[in-house]
Formats: sequence, C-alpha cells, structure tokens
Amino acid sequence: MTKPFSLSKSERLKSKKDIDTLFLSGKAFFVFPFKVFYRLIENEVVTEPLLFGITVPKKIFRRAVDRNSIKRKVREIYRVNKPELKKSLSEQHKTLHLMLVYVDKTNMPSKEMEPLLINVLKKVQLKCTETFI
RNA sequence: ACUGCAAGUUCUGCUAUCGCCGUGUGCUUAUGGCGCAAGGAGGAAAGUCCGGACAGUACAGAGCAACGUACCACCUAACGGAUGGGCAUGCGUUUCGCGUGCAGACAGUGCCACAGAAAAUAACCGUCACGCGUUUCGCGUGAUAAGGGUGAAAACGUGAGGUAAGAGCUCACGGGUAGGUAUGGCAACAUAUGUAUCGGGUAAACCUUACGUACUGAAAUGCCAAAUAGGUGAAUGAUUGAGGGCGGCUCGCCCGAUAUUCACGGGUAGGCAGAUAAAGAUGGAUAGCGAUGUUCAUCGUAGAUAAAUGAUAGCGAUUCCGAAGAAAUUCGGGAGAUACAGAAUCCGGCUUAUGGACUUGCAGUUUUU
RNA sequence: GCCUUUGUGGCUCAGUGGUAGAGCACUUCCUUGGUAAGGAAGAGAUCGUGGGUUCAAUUCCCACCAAAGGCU
Repeated sequence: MTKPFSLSKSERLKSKKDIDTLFLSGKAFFVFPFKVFYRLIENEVVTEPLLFGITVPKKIFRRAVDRNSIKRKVREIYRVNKPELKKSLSEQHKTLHLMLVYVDKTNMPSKEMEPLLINVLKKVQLKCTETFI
C-alpha cells in the first residue's frame, strides 16, 4: 500500500450486497453532474477505508462506448484526486462507501469534468468531518 | 496523371510520467504483498435473424399436431448460408454484363370493394327462328354467345370457311397447358417432332405435396460453503411444564415448547469449475470451373464479472484555415489516430452502421512517345 | 446476456385486405348582458422508416428505427 494513486480491485466497490445496502440506507446529495450516495461505517476493522464505484445509466447513454468512456474518465480523475480524502478518513478510523451516478446527458471532456468532480470530493470530506464532530 | 465502379488488405505508432487485468517467474512477514518478463478489444465485437458445438430435461418404435424450407447439382459440422448451372424478368454500352425472383390454382374450401349485364358451370340488353296478338311494334317459347360506355382482371388472338343467327364448330398462322418420342445434359432444362386440350386472379388466404425439426439456454449445469434462523437424531441438565391429542367433563396415558453440547442433511451471501488450444490462423503443394477438400511447414493469439485494455504531455502519418507563389512548395495557426463502434460460453453465416490509407482489375478523359 | 410487446390527428385509443374513425383538445358561428355548459359547421394523419406479395396494404411477409416491459 505504498502507491498513493492506485485504484486496484480491493479499493473498488464490488460486492452486490454492499451496493444494495448503500442505495437503500445510505445518504445522498446532488452536485452537477453527479448524484452521490455515501455511507459511513464506524468501529469496524477493515483494511480499506475508502470504497468507490461509478454508474452510468443505460437509458441515457445507449451505446456502450459512451458509458465506458465516461466511467474511465471519472475513475481516472478520482484516482488522481482521492489521497486527501483517504488520509482524513484513516485518521478518523472510519470506512466510507461512495457511489457516483452520472446524470448529465452529454459526454463531456475530462478537462471540464475534473473541477466538478473535485468539488464533489471536497463536499464529501466536509460531510464526513461534520458527522464526526 | 486524374475520375468513376468493383473486389481485397489494413487502421492508436514512438518517448516520458501515473494507473488497470490475466498469465509465467523470483523474493517474502505467504488465500496476501513486492519486483521482473511477455501479452491484453472488432470488421462488424452491434442487431439477435438463421445454423451448430456444449449442458440439463424428456424419449421403445411409428403416427398426428405445430413450426420451418421449397428450380437443379454441389460444398459444409450444419444452415434459411456459399458456389456453379437452369428458367423468367428489369436495366445497360445487347452473341455480353449487372440486378431481382423461383413447388402446386386440372385435389378441395374461401375471397375478389366500387363500377359493370355478368367477377366464375355467365345471360341483362342484343342477334336469330317459330307461334300469337291490338303488326312503325309488343308478348311467349326456343337457339346463340359475334357486339355492349365498366373494371386491376371479361372466358385463347387474327383471318377465312360455315350458319336461321352464331360459336375452336372447322381450317391456316400464332399462343398457352399436359403427356409421349428422339437427341444433348448427373439433373433442372434445352432443341426437334408428334398427340390431346384450351373458362381468370389469389397459396407472403386456408391448404396439398416433398423434406426437415424433441424442449430449454451459460443468469444452462456441476461442486465447495461463513454467519444467522430453523429441521432431524443423540447425549446432558432441569423434574419445571406453556400448549396439543385420546369427539364434551374428570382421572389417566401420550406428544412436547424452552437450556447446553455434538453429529447429519438442505441451503443463503460468497467462491470454484463451465471459460478460452479452436469445425484456429498464415504460407506452399495438389484435386476441382468454383464454393471447398487433402497434405506439408510455421505460429500459439483477451478472458473481465458494478465488468480490465486507460489518462496527461511531447513527436509524428494525415488533414483544415490564412498568407506568398503559375505550380511544386514554403511560413504561421488549429485538429491529431479520428468514421461506425467496446468482447461477456465459443464457432459458421446473414443483416445493419461506417471515415480514411494502400493494392489489383475494368471503363472514361487529358498529355507524351 | 436472453425474451416479449407496442408504434394510427395535439392527447387517449378503435380499425383482420377495398381510399381511416371515436372521445377530449383546437378554429368559426349560434345561444347569453358576459362566461361555462349546450347546439351547428370545420380544420388537422404519406398509419414509425424502407423494401416485397397483391388489381389494391394501417392490415400479410422481410429488414431497420424508436419506446415499454419481463427473466437474476
């Protein structure tokens, strides 16, 4: 776990059960162009403090190429910008499950998407610290 | 040299940084982590329209039903696909090329609006003969199918003979249909000859004939299996006993919730297999008109599962805009591997979407020899 | 990944081969002092797209496009 920018299998939200509970009982807010679902888990010893997933609805983007490209862009930006959030979480000894849903109808280039996604991460970090206090 | 048409091949390269997924290998604190090496998306991966492999279920055989296919031969694991041929038809630059189509309406049932006399064993008007009467004409009986403004379609066509009037009624020429014979061809079929016959269309209406097809799909199927709850059996403890049964009551008898431990089986989350070496690809030889087959050599080719194959910067094929120039080209700026599009068990086809680059063939134009 | 259904005026739906209709909505007129309701008249559709069968296609066949639903 020396690489700060990695995004391997263990850091992704993969279990169907976890995803279902996140959508059912997790909290949510909206920052353009994402709808963000998140769930904080306390007092559990887990190796990974931050699990992440991204979803693009099939109804809006019918072609698989568009869906894949959006997912790749989001994953790439998240990978570069996540260490700060992760650090604060590990200091608080908490686990965060995070799921983004892309709701915009256009496939925007990554340079436009980057500031928006950074905004999202900042807001998530803020919410985490609030609940801690 | 340019343009057009057809066929085929091919399309994210190099450097740096940060990352993703299998595989192999080494180290290690070993279901993990780290390092190294070699790899990692298409011609349609798409639509899911056909055909198979594979798996489970069903199944003696045969038939019915349902569904599909439909000129002939051949290829193939198989096909509704491909190849070669036949016939019909449309277009063109017409001894040829390109495209499209292909069982049966002489087995039976149905349908054919409007118009029209009539839409399928035709008879309203008409024509002709005979009889009667009120004799410029009308009525009745019979014959006939030449003519009749319709319609998508009107009862083989034209001419002659024939007749009371007419009619394939007869003849000549032509046309259609079904058998026969001869020749060529594996066959479809073609050519020639002669016989019989001539009352539409529709089978992508029901149907007939021939042939074929079990059903369900990898979320199939097989295996392992945590926690919790509950089931079955055994043991221990308690000696308490809710509740139920022996048709109503009492007694009595039987079952028995609850605690702990062990075992067994089902099975959820999850995991593993299925699952990536294949009706494989490339090249040569050979058989065949060809699809394709046989044989030899070489290669070893993605395997994810909220789903990898990417991002950023630079170089670069190419391309757009502006300026200079007769042109080649030069300079400046922009886009930059782009169109259509992303494997999900695997193959063979079909259909649909698509921007370039290159090769070959054919045709046309211009220039030079 | 696999399967099924549906596309008809602005909206909701009929229409089993013969030139497409109903209700609501729209326009004009009548009625009323005015509005609503009511009455009369009218307009509005290449039947999702493209081929084929047929004399003729919304209907039958094929391909494509779009929308909706189901299977864990």
